[in-house]
Amino acid sequence: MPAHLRTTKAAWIEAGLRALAAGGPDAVRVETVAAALQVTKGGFYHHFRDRQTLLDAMLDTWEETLVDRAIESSDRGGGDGRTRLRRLFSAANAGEDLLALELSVRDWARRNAAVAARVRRVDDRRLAYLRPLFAEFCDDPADVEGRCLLVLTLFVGESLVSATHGRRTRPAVAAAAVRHLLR
Amino acid sequence: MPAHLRTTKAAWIEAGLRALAAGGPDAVRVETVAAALQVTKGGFYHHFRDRQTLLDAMLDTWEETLVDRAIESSDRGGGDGRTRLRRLFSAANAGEDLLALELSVRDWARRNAAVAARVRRVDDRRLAYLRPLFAEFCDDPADVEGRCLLVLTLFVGESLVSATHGRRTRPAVAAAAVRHLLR
DNA sequence: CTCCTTCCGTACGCTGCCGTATGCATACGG
DNA sequence: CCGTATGCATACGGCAGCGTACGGAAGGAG
Repeated sequence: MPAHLRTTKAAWIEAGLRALAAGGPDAVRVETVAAALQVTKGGFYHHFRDRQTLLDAMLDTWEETLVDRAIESSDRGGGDGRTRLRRLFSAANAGEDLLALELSVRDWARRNAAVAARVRRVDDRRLAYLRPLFAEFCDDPADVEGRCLLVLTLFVGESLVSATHGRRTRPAVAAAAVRHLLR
Repeated sequence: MPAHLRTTKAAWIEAGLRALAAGGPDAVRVETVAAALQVTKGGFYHHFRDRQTLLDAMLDTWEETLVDRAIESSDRGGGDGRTRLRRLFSAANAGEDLLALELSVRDWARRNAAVAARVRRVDDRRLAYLRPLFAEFCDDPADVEGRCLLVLTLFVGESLVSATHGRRTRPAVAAAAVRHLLR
């Protein structure tokens, strides 16, 4: 019944997420997002009560949509723990923009308890996925947990650390790090 | 000769860094920082030409002051590579506010090339410190580089990852991760 | 075709922040 | 004890962004 054919609610959210990934939460301005959509903010308040409502909706779709994407693509094809983990790492590098978005959300979470709660849920789900994979070839449960933490921090930290490695390339160093984790 | 006894330039920078750590670069507003100092912005423009000059000065003191602090405290007391690395990790947890500041700076660096260049210098210095320590007990140079990257990402990523670990505490899991890196 | 829902454009008042100008207070140097 | 430099308060104009109001356009439903 609706005639959502001009600028849908989803389009506002998507554009908001792009702005968030590019400039952080403070860059998500109603008028700026509208400009990115080639539109004025006139219709915005038909979809959202205020700016905060947009931010919440953005986080909703982020948490629901993007969390298990990597996990699913890692499970596709089966195999043992090590091969699934390797697939996970190669899939991680694929999502360029998704990574920028994730970093923005995580930085946001440092200052906002509601965002932090969402990130915690995401991390817990990822951890629950990783744990049995490492447990396949690693007997000490404490070591499993430590390796899982290293995986998560490597994922979010790699693009935050900008050291140079001489003649080695960064992907090569990251691959060496993964090899160490799978030993 | 100066009568700098009311609010020194260093005090403005310090308060600015606190604001940066707490709310990111967008939270460093001249009038807000002034309020935190129990002062209006009247005297601000005696010290700094504009807001950008304050931001630059903040980054200068950050890069100069806080970079090698951990390294120095790690070297103090001597010992072999493993013991220095262990000291490094225990010292890392000490600087609570410094870590928040560092995370804010790193997030800032994602969007600002000048800040990114500073972070790169910092990372390179840390890496140059780490490399020989791992090389002491680790023969493969590629593995050394990979472990160094894991150290850096663990440091910046640990407080960004908020997963829960069942009955295990986070410090315990971090310790297990470190054990894995020193193996 | 007509109506009605949905969305867009525009204008408005408000707030927060920047950078400037100007006079005042206060602490030191002579 | 006085003069001067330094820092502070206050006021101002300007800009960006929020939320509101209202009129208009455009597509689907009948």
